[in-house]
Amino acid sequence: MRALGVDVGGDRKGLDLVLMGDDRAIVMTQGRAGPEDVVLVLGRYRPQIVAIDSPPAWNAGGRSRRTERLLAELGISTFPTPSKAAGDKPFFGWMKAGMAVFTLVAEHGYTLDTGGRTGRRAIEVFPYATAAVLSGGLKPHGMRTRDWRERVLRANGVRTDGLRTLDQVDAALAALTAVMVAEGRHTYLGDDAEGVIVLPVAAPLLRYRPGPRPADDDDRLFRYCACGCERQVVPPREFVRGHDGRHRSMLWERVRQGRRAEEELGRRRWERPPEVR
DNA sequence: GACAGCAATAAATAGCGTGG
DNA sequence: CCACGCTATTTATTGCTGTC
Repeated sequence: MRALGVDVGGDRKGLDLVLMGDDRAIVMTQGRAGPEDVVLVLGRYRPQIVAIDSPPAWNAGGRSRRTERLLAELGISTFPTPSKAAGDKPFFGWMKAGMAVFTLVAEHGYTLDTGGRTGRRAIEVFPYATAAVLSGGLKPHGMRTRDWRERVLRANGVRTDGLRTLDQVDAALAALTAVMVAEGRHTYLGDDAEGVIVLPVAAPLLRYRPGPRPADDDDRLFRYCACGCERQVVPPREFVRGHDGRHRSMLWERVRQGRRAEEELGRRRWERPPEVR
Protein backbone atom coordinates (compact mmCIF):
# COMPACT_ATOMS: atom_id res chain seq x y z
CA MET A 1 0.00 0.00 0.00
CA ARG A 2 1.22 3.45 -0.85
CA ALA A 3 -0.07 6.94 -0.08
CA LEU A 4 0.63 10.27 -1.71
CA GLY A 5 0.86 13.42 0.42
CA VAL A 6 0.36 16.77 -1.30
CA ASP A 7 1.29 20.09 0.29
CA VAL A 8 -0.30 22.92 -1.69
CA GLY A 9 1.40 26.19 -2.58
CA GLY A 10 0.55 28.97 -5.00
CA ASP A 11 1.78 29.36 -8.56
CA ARG A 12 5.25 30.26 -7.49
CA LYS A 13 5.93 27.52 -4.96
CA GLY A 14 3.87 24.84 -6.64
CA LEU A 15 3.06 21.54 -4.96
CA ASP A 16 5.22 19.37 -2.73
CA LEU A 17 4.73 15.64 -3.15
CA VAL A 18 5.79 12.83 -0.82
CA LEU A 19 5.01 9.20 -1.59
CA MET A 20 5.10 6.84 1.40
CA GLY A 21 4.79 3.09 1.78
CA ASP A 22 2.83 1.40 4.56
CA ASP A 23 6.21 0.64 6.18
CA ARG A 24 6.46 4.47 6.46
CA ALA A 25 9.46 4.57 4.14
CA ILE A 26 9.50 7.58 1.85
CA VAL A 27 9.52 6.27 -1.70
CA MET A 28 9.79 9.56 -3.56
CA THR A 29 9.69 13.31 -2.98
CA GLN A 30 9.20 16.15 -5.41
CA GLY A 31 9.16 19.90 -4.86
CA ARG A 32 7.72 22.63 -7.07
CA ALA A 33 5.48 20.11 -8.75
CA GLY A 34 2.61 20.95 -11.06
CA PRO A 35 -0.69 19.15 -11.72
CA GLU A 36 0.93 17.16 -14.51
CA ASP A 37 3.44 15.77 -12.02
CA VAL A 38 0.61 14.57 -9.79
CA VAL A 39 -0.87 12.66 -12.75
CA LEU A 40 2.53 11.12 -13.49
CA VAL A 41 2.94 9.94 -9.88
CA LEU A 42 -0.59 8.50 -9.82
CA GLY A 43 0.13 6.52 -12.95
CA ARG A 44 3.55 5.30 -11.93
CA TYR A 45 3.03 4.44 -8.25
CA ARG A 46 -0.73 3.82 -8.02
CA PRO A 47 -1.20 5.10 -4.45
CA GLN A 48 -4.35 3.98 -2.69
CA ILE A 49 -4.99 7.32 -0.98
CA VAL A 50 -4.09 10.89 -1.92
CA ALA A 51 -3.96 13.19 1.11
CA ILE A 52 -4.15 16.89 0.28
CA ASP A 53 -3.32 19.77 2.63
CA SER A 54 -6.01 22.14 1.33
CA PRO A 55 -9.76 22.64 1.52
CA PRO A 56 -11.69 20.96 -1.31
CA ALA A 57 -14.36 23.71 -1.31
CA TRP A 58 -15.12 27.22 -0.03
CA ASN A 59 -17.25 27.68 3.07
CA ALA A 60 -21.02 27.70 2.59
CA GLY A 61 -21.45 31.42 3.28
CA GLY A 62 -20.19 31.98 6.82
CA ARG A 63 -16.76 32.99 8.02
CA SER A 64 -15.29 29.51 8.29
CA ARG A 65 -16.10 25.87 7.67
CA ARG A 66 -17.65 23.50 10.18
CA THR A 67 -14.55 21.29 10.15
CA GLU A 68 -12.48 24.30 11.19
CA ARG A 69 -14.82 25.21 14.01
CA LEU A 70 -14.71 21.62 15.24
CA LEU A 71 -10.92 21.77 15.26
CA ALA A 72 -11.11 25.01 17.25
CA GLU A 73 -13.15 23.18 19.89
CA LEU A 74 -10.27 20.70 20.17
CA GLY A 75 -7.88 23.61 20.70
CA ILE A 76 -6.37 23.32 17.22
CA SER A 77 -6.11 26.67 15.42
CA THR A 78 -6.70 26.84 11.68
CA PHE A 79 -6.50 29.37 8.93
CA PRO A 80 -10.20 29.58 8.03
CA THR A 81 -11.45 28.92 4.51
CA PRO A 82 -13.45 31.93 3.24
CA SER A 83 -16.62 31.91 1.16
CA LYS A 84 -16.30 31.81 -2.62
CA ALA A 85 -16.86 35.57 -2.85
CA ALA A 86 -14.36 36.41 -0.10
CA GLY A 87 -11.86 33.93 -1.52
CA ASP A 88 -11.45 35.83 -4.74
CA LYS A 89 -8.28 37.58 -3.56
CA PRO A 90 -4.75 36.73 -4.69
CA PHE A 91 -3.92 35.71 -1.15
CA PHE A 92 -6.23 32.70 -1.44
CA GLY A 93 -4.73 31.50 -4.70
CA TRP A 94 -3.19 28.53 -2.95
CA MET A 95 -6.65 27.33 -1.88
CA LYS A 96 -7.86 27.54 -5.48
CA ALA A 97 -4.84 25.50 -6.51
CA GLY A 98 -5.72 22.92 -3.84
CA MET A 99 -9.30 22.65 -5.01
CA ALA A 100 -7.99 22.13 -8.54
CA VAL A 101 -5.90 19.21 -7.24
CA PHE A 102 -9.00 17.63 -5.69
CA THR A 103 -10.80 17.97 -9.03
CA LEU A 104 -7.83 16.59 -10.92
CA VAL A 105 -7.36 13.46 -8.82
CA ALA A 106 -11.13 12.84 -8.85
CA GLU A 107 -10.90 12.62 -12.63
CA HIS A 108 -8.38 9.82 -12.11
CA GLY A 109 -10.59 7.81 -9.79
CA TYR A 110 -9.67 9.36 -6.43
CA THR A 111 -13.08 10.52 -5.23
CA LEU A 112 -13.30 12.68 -2.13
CA ASP A 113 -13.75 10.66 1.06
CA THR A 114 -15.85 12.52 3.63
CA GLY A 115 -16.33 9.47 5.82
CA GLY A 116 -16.46 5.73 5.45
CA ARG A 117 -15.31 5.42 1.86
CA THR A 118 -12.74 2.71 1.23
CA GLY A 119 -10.39 1.86 -1.61
CA ARG A 120 -8.99 4.46 -3.95
CA ARG A 121 -9.83 7.91 -2.66
CA ALA A 122 -8.73 11.43 -1.75
CA ILE A 123 -8.86 12.96 1.73
CA GLU A 124 -8.34 16.43 3.15
CA VAL A 125 -5.68 16.59 5.85
CA PHE A 126 -4.13 19.27 8.05
CA PRO A 127 -0.49 18.58 8.97
CA TYR A 128 -0.65 20.71 12.12
CA ALA A 129 -3.66 18.75 13.38
CA THR A 130 -1.98 15.46 12.45
CA ALA A 131 1.13 16.41 14.45
CA ALA A 132 -1.06 17.44 17.38
CA VAL A 133 -3.08 14.23 17.60
CA LEU A 134 -0.05 11.99 17.04
CA SER A 135 1.97 13.73 19.78
CA GLY A 136 -0.99 14.22 22.10
CA GLY A 137 -0.49 17.97 22.35
CA LEU A 138 0.06 21.23 20.54
CA LYS A 139 3.52 22.49 19.64
CA PRO A 140 5.48 23.00 22.87
CA HIS A 141 6.23 26.64 23.69
CA GLY A 142 9.57 27.81 22.43
CA MET A 143 9.97 24.95 19.99
CA ARG A 144 10.28 25.61 16.28
CA THR A 145 7.45 24.35 14.09
CA ARG A 146 9.75 22.41 11.86
CA ASP A 147 11.68 20.72 14.69
CA TRP A 148 8.44 19.68 16.34
CA ARG A 149 6.91 18.22 13.19
CA GLU A 150 10.06 16.36 12.23
CA ARG A 151 10.19 14.88 15.71
CA VAL A 152 6.60 13.71 15.39
CA LEU A 153 7.48 12.05 12.08
CA ARG A 154 10.51 10.27 13.55
CA ALA A 155 8.57 9.14 16.59
CA ASN A 156 6.13 7.49 14.19
CA GLY A 157 8.72 5.65 12.14
CA VAL A 158 9.38 8.15 9.35
CA ARG A 159 12.95 9.23 8.69
CA THR A 160 13.23 12.94 8.01
CA ASP A 161 16.74 13.39 6.67
CA GLY A 162 15.56 13.59 3.06
CA LEU A 163 13.03 16.35 3.69
CA ARG A 164 14.56 19.64 2.65
CA THR A 165 11.86 22.21 3.47
CA LEU A 166 8.96 22.67 5.84
CA ASP A 167 6.63 22.12 2.90
CA GLN A 168 8.11 18.66 2.33
CA VAL A 169 7.79 17.90 6.03
CA ASP A 170 4.11 18.81 5.78
CA ALA A 171 3.66 16.67 2.67
CA ALA A 172 5.23 13.77 4.60
CA LEU A 173 2.79 14.33 7.47
CA ALA A 174 -0.04 14.29 4.92
CA ALA A 175 1.20 10.99 3.51
CA LEU A 176 1.64 9.51 6.99
CA THR A 177 -1.94 10.51 7.79
CA ALA A 178 -3.17 8.63 4.74
CA VAL A 179 -1.13 5.52 5.64
CA MET A 180 -2.68 5.47 9.11
CA VAL A 181 -6.16 6.09 7.74
CA ALA A 182 -5.69 3.07 5.49
CA GLU A 183 -4.83 1.07 8.61
CA GLY A 184 -8.18 2.03 10.11
CA ARG A 185 -7.00 4.84 12.39
CA HIS A 186 -9.23 7.77 11.55
CA THR A 187 -11.58 10.46 12.80
CA TYR A 188 -13.65 12.44 10.29
CA LEU A 189 -14.40 16.08 11.19
CA GLY A 190 -16.90 18.10 9.15
CA ASP A 191 -19.61 17.60 6.60
CA ASP A 192 -20.01 16.74 2.93
CA ALA A 193 -20.84 20.26 1.79
CA GLU A 194 -17.83 22.15 3.15
CA GLY A 195 -15.32 19.35 3.54
CA VAL A 196 -13.98 16.91 6.10
CA ILE A 197 -10.51 17.00 7.69
CA VAL A 198 -9.32 13.52 8.60
CA LEU A 199 -7.28 12.97 11.77
CA PRO A 200 -5.12 9.84 12.21
CA VAL A 201 -6.60 8.76 15.58
CA ALA A 202 -9.44 6.47 16.56
CA ALA A 203 -10.75 9.12 18.97
CA PRO A 204 -9.26 12.57 19.60
CA LEU A 205 -8.72 14.03 23.06
CA LEU A 206 -11.34 16.44 24.36
CA ARG A 207 -8.88 19.30 24.18
CA TYR A 208 -5.26 19.67 23.05
CA ARG A 209 -2.80 21.91 24.90
CA PRO A 210 0.85 22.76 24.28
CA GLY A 211 2.98 19.76 25.12
CA PRO A 212 6.14 19.69 27.27
CA ARG A 213 9.42 20.57 25.63
CA PRO A 214 11.18 17.28 24.97
CA ALA A 215 14.86 16.71 25.65
CA ASP A 216 17.09 17.01 22.62
CA ASP A 217 17.86 13.32 22.38
CA ASP A 218 14.72 11.48 23.40
CA ASP A 219 13.11 11.04 20.01
CA ARG A 220 14.97 7.90 19.06
CA LEU A 221 12.31 5.28 19.50
CA PHE A 222 14.30 3.32 16.94
CA ARG A 223 17.34 3.87 14.82
CA TYR A 224 18.45 2.74 11.39
CA CYS A 225 20.84 -0.11 10.75
CA ALA A 226 24.37 1.31 10.73
CA CYS A 227 25.15 -0.43 7.43
CA GLY A 228 22.84 1.98 5.61
CA CYS A 229 20.26 -0.62 4.53
CA GLU A 230 17.48 1.59 6.01
CA ARG A 231 15.96 -1.19 8.07
CA GLN A 232 15.00 -0.30 11.63
CA VAL A 233 16.57 -1.65 14.81
CA VAL A 234 15.80 -0.97 18.46
CA PRO A 235 18.66 0.63 20.41
CA PRO A 236 21.13 -0.20 21.78
CA ARG A 237 21.51 -2.52 18.78
CA GLU A 238 23.26 -0.92 15.83
CA PHE A 239 22.79 -3.54 13.15
CA VAL A 240 20.16 -5.86 11.83
CA ARG A 241 21.33 -9.42 12.59
CA GLY A 242 24.13 -10.36 10.21
CA HIS A 243 24.58 -6.88 8.81
CA ASP A 244 27.60 -6.15 11.01
CA GLY A 245 29.58 -8.74 9.07
CA ARG A 246 28.32 -7.36 5.80
CA HIS A 247 29.32 -3.86 6.84
CA ARG A 248 32.81 -5.01 7.87
CA SER A 249 33.44 -6.70 4.53
CA MET A 250 32.32 -3.52 2.77
CA LEU A 251 34.84 -1.48 4.80
CA TRP A 252 37.57 -4.02 3.97
CA GLU A 253 36.82 -3.65 0.29
CA ARG A 254 37.03 0.14 0.54
CA VAL A 255 40.44 -0.12 2.26
CA ARG A 256 41.67 -2.34 -0.56
CA GLN A 257 40.40 0.19 -3.11
CA GLY A 258 42.11 3.00 -1.20
CA ARG A 259 45.40 1.13 -1.23
CA ARG A 260 45.15 0.63 -4.99
CA ALA A 261 44.39 4.34 -5.41
CA GLU A 262 47.48 5.31 -3.37
CA GLU A 263 49.65 3.01 -5.44
CA GLU A 264 48.48 4.61 -8.66
CA LEU A 265 49.02 8.14 -7.28
CA GLY A 266 52.60 7.20 -6.40
CA ARG A 267 53.23 5.62 -9.77
CA ARG A 268 52.07 8.79 -11.54
CA ARG A 269 53.96 10.98 -9.02
CA TRP A 270 50.77 12.87 -8.15
CA GLU A 271 50.13 14.37 -4.73
CA ARG A 272 47.71 12.95 -2.22
CA PRO A 273 44.62 15.04 -1.33
CA PRO A 274 45.47 18.07 0.84
CA GLU A 275 43.57 16.88 3.92
CA VAL A 276 45.63 13.68 4.25
CA ARG A 277 49.12 15.06 3.61
C1' DG B 1 28.39 35.22 -7.51
C1' DA B 2 24.80 31.92 -7.21
C1' DC B 3 21.87 29.54 -4.43
C1' DA B 4 19.50 27.51 -0.42
C1' DG B 5 17.40 27.89 3.78
C1' DC B 6 15.70 30.65 7.78
C1' DA B 7 13.42 34.56 10.23
C1' DA B 8 10.19 38.21 10.13
C1' DT B 9 5.91 40.21 8.32
C1' DA B 10 1.12 40.64 6.42
C1' DA B 11 -3.61 38.75 5.59
C1' DA B 12 -8.71 36.46 8.08
C1' DT B 13 -10.70 34.23 11.95
C1' DA B 14 -11.59 32.15 16.64
C1' DG B 15 -10.56 31.61 21.39
C1' DC B 16 -8.81 33.15 25.66
C1' DG B 17 -7.50 36.34 29.27
C1' DT B 18 -7.84 40.83 31.27
C1' DG B 19 -9.33 45.68 32.16
C1' DG B 20 -12.92 48.75 33.00
C1' DC C 1 -20.56 41.98 30.56
C1' DC C 2 -18.29 43.89 26.70
C1' DA C 3 -14.18 45.54 24.43
C1' DC C 4 -9.66 44.91 23.52
C1' DG C 5 -5.22 42.75 22.84
C1' DC C 6 -2.75 38.62 22.37
C1' DT C 7 -1.90 34.02 20.16
C1' DA C 8 -2.38 30.46 16.87
C1' DT C 9 -3.17 28.53 12.13
C1' DT C 10 -1.68 29.22 6.45
C1' DT C 11 1.10 31.16 2.14
C1' DA C 12 3.88 34.70 -0.13
C1' DT C 13 7.40 38.05 0.12
C1' DT C 14 11.52 40.17 1.60
C1' DG C 15 15.91 40.35 3.54
C1' DC C 16 19.62 38.08 5.83
C1' DT C 17 23.01 34.30 6.53
C1' DG C 18 25.83 30.59 5.22
C1' DT C 19 27.87 27.45 1.78
C1' DC C 20 30.13 26.23 -2.34
